[in-house]
Amino acid sequence: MKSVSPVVISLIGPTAVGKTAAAEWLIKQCLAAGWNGVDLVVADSRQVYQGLEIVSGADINPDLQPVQQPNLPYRSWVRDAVEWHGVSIIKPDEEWSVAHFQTLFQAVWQRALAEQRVVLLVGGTGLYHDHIFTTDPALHVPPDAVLRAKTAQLTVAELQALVSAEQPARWQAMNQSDRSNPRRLVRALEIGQTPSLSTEQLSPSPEMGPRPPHQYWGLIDSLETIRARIVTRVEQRWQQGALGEVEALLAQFQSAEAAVKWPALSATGVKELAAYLADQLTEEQAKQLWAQREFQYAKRQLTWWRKQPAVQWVDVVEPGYLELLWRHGKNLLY
RNA sequence: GCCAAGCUAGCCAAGGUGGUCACGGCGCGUGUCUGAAAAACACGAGAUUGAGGUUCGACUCCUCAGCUUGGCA
Repeated sequence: MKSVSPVVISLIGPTAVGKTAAAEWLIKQCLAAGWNGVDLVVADSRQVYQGLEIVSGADINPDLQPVQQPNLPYRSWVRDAVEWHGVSIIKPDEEWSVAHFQTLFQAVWQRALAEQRVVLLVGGTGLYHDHIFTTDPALHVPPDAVLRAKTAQLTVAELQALVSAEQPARWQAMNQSDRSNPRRLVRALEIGQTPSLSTEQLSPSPEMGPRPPHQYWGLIDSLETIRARIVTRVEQRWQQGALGEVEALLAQFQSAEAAVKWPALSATGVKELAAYLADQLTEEQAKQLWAQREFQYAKRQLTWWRKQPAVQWVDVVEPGYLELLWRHGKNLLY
C-alpha cells in the first residue's frame, strides 16, 4: 500500500487526441504500482448527460458498474479499485455547470485523500479543470430564472447600460468581447443582485486559501491528424446509433424555448443530426458538418490552453509517450 | 443547333442603369472567458469569369470568347 501525496493531475488535450485511452493506461500503471485505487474525474461538459453517451463520446467500459456512493453527489462507475466520475450522471433537463463540477470534484477529492487513492482529471473542458479549487463565491450564485426571462428580451445595448450602471466595477473589468456577450452581461447582473456578496468579493477573483499542487499534462497531435480522427469518430458514432439518441432527445421537448434551455442539445452533432432527421441535410452533409464543428471545437480548446502557462505537452506521435507521462506521474504522486 | 437568363471571396449571396464601389451569412484565421464553456462573444483576412473596346474614369455600357442554368429543337 502506497501513500499518495496530494497532487492533482489534469490530463487535457483537444478532442480526438486520445485522452481516454491514455487515462486507461495510466490507471493500469497506478494499480500495478500498488496504489489503493484510482478516481478518474471526467471534465467534460457534455458527457455528463444520460442519453447523449454516443453523441458526446462518453465511452463507458462495459465492465464498469453504476454505483451511488453515499458521500458523492452523483453516481459513479466502478470496477474493482477504479472509479469513474462525471460521466452519464444526470438527465438532459437537470441543472449542470462548472460549479456542479467543482462540487463533484471536491467530494471525490476529499474521499480520495482519506482513502489514499490517486485522482486523475481527464477531459476537454478547460474551464472545469481550471476551477476545481477556485473559491470565488460568485461561482456558486445560482441562475435567476426571473431575471433571465426578463433580460432575454433586452438588446445588447440595453444590457450594457444596465451593467455599467449597476455593476460599474464589473463593467470596468470586462473587455470588448465580454461586453458584447449577452450571457456575460446577464451573469454580471445576476451576481450583482445577490445580496450576500459584497463588491469586493466580486472584483478580481481572490485566491483564497491554499490549494494542492495542480499539474496539467497535455496530449497534442498535428491538426491534420486530429481532423482525420474526428472524421473517423463521427462515422463510428453514426454507426453506433447517434441518430437514435438525438431522436429520443428531441422527442422529450417540442418547443424551441425548451431547446434553448437544455445545454445538452447544444452538444456538437445534435443540430446536424436533427437537421438530417428533418430531411434538411443528406447523411453526407450531416456527417461533414458535424466533423467540421468538432474540429472547430478542437481549435477553440487549443486556444484556451495556449495561454495556460504550465502545461507539459506530450506529442502522441512520439513513440513511448505514455511511458513519458507515467515517468512524470510517478514522481509527483509519491 | 437556336433562344433566354446568368457569371460578384472557398461556398451562398445583396445592391446601385459610370465616380477610390461592394450589404450579409457560412467557412477560414486570431482571440476573449470565474454557474449554459461541445456554450456565448470579439477582432481580422478575402471577390467583380477572360480578352478587347468606349470613357478623364468601367463591377456597371459595347463586342468577342468561356462557363452555368432553363426553354425550344
